[in-house]
Amino acid sequence: MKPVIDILEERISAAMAAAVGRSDCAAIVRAATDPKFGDYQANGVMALAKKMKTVPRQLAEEVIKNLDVDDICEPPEVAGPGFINLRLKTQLIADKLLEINKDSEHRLGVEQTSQPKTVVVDFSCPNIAKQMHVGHLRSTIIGDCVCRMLEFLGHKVIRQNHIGDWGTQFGMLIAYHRRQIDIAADYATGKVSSFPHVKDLEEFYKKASELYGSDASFAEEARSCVVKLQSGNPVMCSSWERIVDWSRNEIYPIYEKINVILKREDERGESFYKGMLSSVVAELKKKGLAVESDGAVCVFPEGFKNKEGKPLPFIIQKSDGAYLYATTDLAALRYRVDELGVDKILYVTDARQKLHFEMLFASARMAKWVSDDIELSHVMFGSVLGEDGAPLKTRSGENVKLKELLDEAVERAKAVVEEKNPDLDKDKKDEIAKAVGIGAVKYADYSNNRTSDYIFSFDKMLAMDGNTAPYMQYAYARIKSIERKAQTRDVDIEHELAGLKTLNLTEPAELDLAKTLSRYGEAIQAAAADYRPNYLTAYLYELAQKFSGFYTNCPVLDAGSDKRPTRLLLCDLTAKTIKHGLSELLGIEVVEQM
RNA sequence: GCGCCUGUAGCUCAAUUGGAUAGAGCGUCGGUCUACGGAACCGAAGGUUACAGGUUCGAGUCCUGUCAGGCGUGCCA
Repeated sequence: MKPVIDILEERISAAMAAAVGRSDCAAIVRAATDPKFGDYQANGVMALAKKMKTVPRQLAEEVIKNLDVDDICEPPEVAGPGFINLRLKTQLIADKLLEINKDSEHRLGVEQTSQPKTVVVDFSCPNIAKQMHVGHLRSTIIGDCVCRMLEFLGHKVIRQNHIGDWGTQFGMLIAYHRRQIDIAADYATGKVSSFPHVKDLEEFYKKASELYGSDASFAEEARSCVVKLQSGNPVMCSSWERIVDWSRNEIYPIYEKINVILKREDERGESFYKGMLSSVVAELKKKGLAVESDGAVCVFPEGFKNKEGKPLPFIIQKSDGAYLYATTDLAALRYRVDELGVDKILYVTDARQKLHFEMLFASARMAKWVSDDIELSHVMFGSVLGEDGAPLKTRSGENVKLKELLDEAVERAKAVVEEKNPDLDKDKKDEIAKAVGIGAVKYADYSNNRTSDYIFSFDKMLAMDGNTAPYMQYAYARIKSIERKAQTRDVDIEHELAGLKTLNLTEPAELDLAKTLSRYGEAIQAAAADYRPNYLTAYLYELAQKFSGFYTNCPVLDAGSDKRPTRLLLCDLTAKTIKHGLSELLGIEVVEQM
């Protein structure tokens, strides 16, 4: 089903073209800024009038004469400086809902794209041997949501988890691991009497880096481990694998916990590209793009200046011969273009890396490794801040661990469930607490503009009012409650919905809700076009609000037989839309009761 | 120094990319209750969109300058 907004855009653009006799006309149809203006407004006439040097309102009248939208709208009106206001016919809304109802299990009236693209989404990217912290949360869930939206719209999405598994930090980790093994052996044979127990990876990393900083001989050993590892020494490699696997045991349960679709097969860590790095440098040198400067090998992409106003280097090989993330990113980019056949690559990382990606893209384009029709986008996001406005830290100044943060959210949600609904059995309570707690954290992140920083607050995100996950979940649970109640009253919902041939939308609250339901596709399009989940959350919030209005004004089960089927449909589609938006696109669970 | 980003109600955030009278929630004040789930609903007060100019029929959004904060800026990622 083609979105109404697209139909209007086409028809009004055509009417504009007919009115002035030129083809470059854009109607710029948007949702109306105020309900009193109708449902949609076309903003394009005023810009066109400027180009044509005519009076906007007159031109708008002219456009309307050439416009035929009788099948979908009430007569269009010219308003203000030259807007064209459009109000949809109630009949159209009713027809749309019936149409949506035909496939409400899957598409909910949302069209698939006619131009599917192959899109690589590079996201999450945790560092091996380090705990995931809140910074990783944003990349992970925003990336996941972008993938889900693009997939739902019919694009081919290739998830790429570019994990940090090949940096110089592996020297100290491996060296430390070797020491541990030695000590363990000595302990087993009785040579030493105690075995320093390391409780988790976090501590392992901390101890290794402490030793690295304080013990020169260990540091030396660490450096030699890196060299050995990179030349394929089997002992080093086995330690490396052990450490990477150890990390996976922490990372994957977190993905599962937060409902992120990211599997082992999506992993293309830095180590994956290790064999391609030397040829990246060699080829760039051959093309004359990479040159030596102060001992390092650099590309100087056009348009970037350093502090002295001289060309800014994109360093691809250090003076000691080691490669950097720039090199790996270039290799990854080539792999994605050449082997994965992409139309688009999205990098979901924080805003601080903006310059890096601008230089990466510029370098790759200079090398002609990526053609002009391939889109490269840095889908950046702001930082998560504490209540004091500074980057979120624990009291002792450390990064807040993601696992602990999630546990606390679930715990707090649990307390609310206990208070509100003490009679539920324990498993139910746990299930609700998990859905609400995790959902709240994710939703709070999604509902902010991706590019801005936001202040993390448990109290705000777990609030049941406002634009929060629990508010949406609550609306869903209330509908499910109506459905349960229907059974006790011998109302056969399926039967009533199946027999529905026309809708009876007379109450303003009904029509409002119906219109909002019919716009789900528009919301997803808008969110997917700019990779901005907050457009989707804003829509879901509006939907839940419209439902609340409907719910308080329009009894469903007690409605007469002329109204009840329509209202049951409104409930059914609202529940399905909320569920789809939350669980399929945002990865947030819904619950039948809460 | 240079570059990028940010500055919107007491607080936390929106504003579909230049559209109409800048919207929500929290907090404050005032209402609704025999309730298909009160984790709800309705209403009010609260704004010179940091400041000063400019472009435009129209500016929170674009341009210039100022102020404040953040980030980045050659061998971390």
